[in-house]
Amino acid sequence: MKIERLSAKVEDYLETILRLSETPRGARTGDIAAALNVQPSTVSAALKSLTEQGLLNYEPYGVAELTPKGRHVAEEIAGRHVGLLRFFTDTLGLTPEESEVTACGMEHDVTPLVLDRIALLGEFLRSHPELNEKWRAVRSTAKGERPPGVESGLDELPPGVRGVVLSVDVGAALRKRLVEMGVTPGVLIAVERVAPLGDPIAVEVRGYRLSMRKAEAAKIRVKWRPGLI
Amino acid sequence: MKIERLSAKVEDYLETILRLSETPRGARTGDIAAALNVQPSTVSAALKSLTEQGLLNYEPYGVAELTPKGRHVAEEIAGRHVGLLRFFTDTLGLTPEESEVTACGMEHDVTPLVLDRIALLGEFLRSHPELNEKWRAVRSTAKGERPPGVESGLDELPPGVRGVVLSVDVGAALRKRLVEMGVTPGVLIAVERVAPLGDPIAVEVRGYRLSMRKAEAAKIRVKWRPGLI
DNA sequence: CAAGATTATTTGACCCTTCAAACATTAGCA
DNA sequence: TGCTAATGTTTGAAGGGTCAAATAATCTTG
Repeated sequence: MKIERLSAKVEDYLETILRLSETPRGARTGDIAAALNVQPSTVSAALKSLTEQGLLNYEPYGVAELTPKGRHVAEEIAGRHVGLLRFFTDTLGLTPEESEVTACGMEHDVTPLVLDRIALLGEFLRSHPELNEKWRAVRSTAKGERPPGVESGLDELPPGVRGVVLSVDVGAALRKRLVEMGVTPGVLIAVERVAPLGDPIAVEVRGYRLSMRKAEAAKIRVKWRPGLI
Repeated sequence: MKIERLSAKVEDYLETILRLSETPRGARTGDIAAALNVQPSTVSAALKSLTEQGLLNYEPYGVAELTPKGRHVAEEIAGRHVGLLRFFTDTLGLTPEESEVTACGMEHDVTPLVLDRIALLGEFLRSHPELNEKWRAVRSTAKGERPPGVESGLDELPPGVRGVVLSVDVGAALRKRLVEMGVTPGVLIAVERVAPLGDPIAVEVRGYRLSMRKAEAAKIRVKWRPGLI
């Protein structure tokens, strides 16, 4: 059974229809529309298209039923949804609501391998009760979101702490050297050590090591979290 | 600075422009097109639209530069990207390639809270060297993807193992009871114990407990992973 | 059973994203 | 400097997804 890549919207329809199929009412236009927050007319169009793609058996004014192929696809999507959901609630300790909305958004792009690894991580954690307890304590202390990272010049990044490069605002010569080393926005960077008088600074990035003057480092904006190695 | 929700595509353009802005060439139409795998004409249109939205300073045949607002948004997106990337590579131990493509897809939907929690989890793991080593061993043993889960009737789900409900194909009466308990596709379910003669079976779902006959349980399809509690 | 209420579909329109092809500008080289 | 190659824009068209309004089918109830 060949399955070409479906759009996120189509996946949403399929998933919703699978869920509603199991209710006594079955999957009806109005209910699908309500579930997906669209107008019934939109659902009519989608149902027609899905039927043409061989994913659905549907005739106007009827009840939508998945074909074997459609059901197979829908179950695969539901599996991604549940995998993420389980990770968010059980492993990350997020609320069902937060978990649900995020899973709905991310389920269309998560790959089987990622899904498998996050499941494995959850299992790993739960199979070490003492550690799992510790983790539960840590994450419940964090409660909501921790304060956002600090932004500063690279010269103010404490040695050993990893930060993310935000921007590089240095002269052409140094810039060229930095770009060759891969120092571009979004890259992780760390200060290895600072010379006694604070100049020069030894920096580590992508496995490369380079040193620069404090004044130069100050021009590189980084974001980092205090207390975090 | 009010920021309305942007489409995934717009976010992609902004992120790409931010990245290219830091190169010597700057962000040019052709380079953006190449990075996003679209035609230059598409980029022209996008650049115009972005400029109208006040996210970009761009005039035809020029170089795209983010406005302060645009840069702020782009950095936020890049932050999500990096956060996910770090989780996939450092915590899940996936390859840079796999991590990159998945991060690109998921970065548009990940919430700040989820991002923060996965960062916290990574930090937690790394702050317990002995556990972290163990976890690295586990995940490298898993290598690629583990074999997919097994599908079976609920009656064949080993006690204590949690499975995902795929479908419920029982009579109206039991079905009503099940639906009231929340036994619908996608829900986690477990068999608590099996009576000596295998009938009835005690089942746990969503904190509820219920018992059913083996024949009924056989009609509930579930997916689960052998050896996993 | 028939009339009104409910539920669905069709139609025509719009926005977003994309492309190919025709056209315009800029850059590089002679 | 001026011509060609490279690069970028405009235009017209298409597909996906959406809506509001008009229309049609189905259901409910007296």
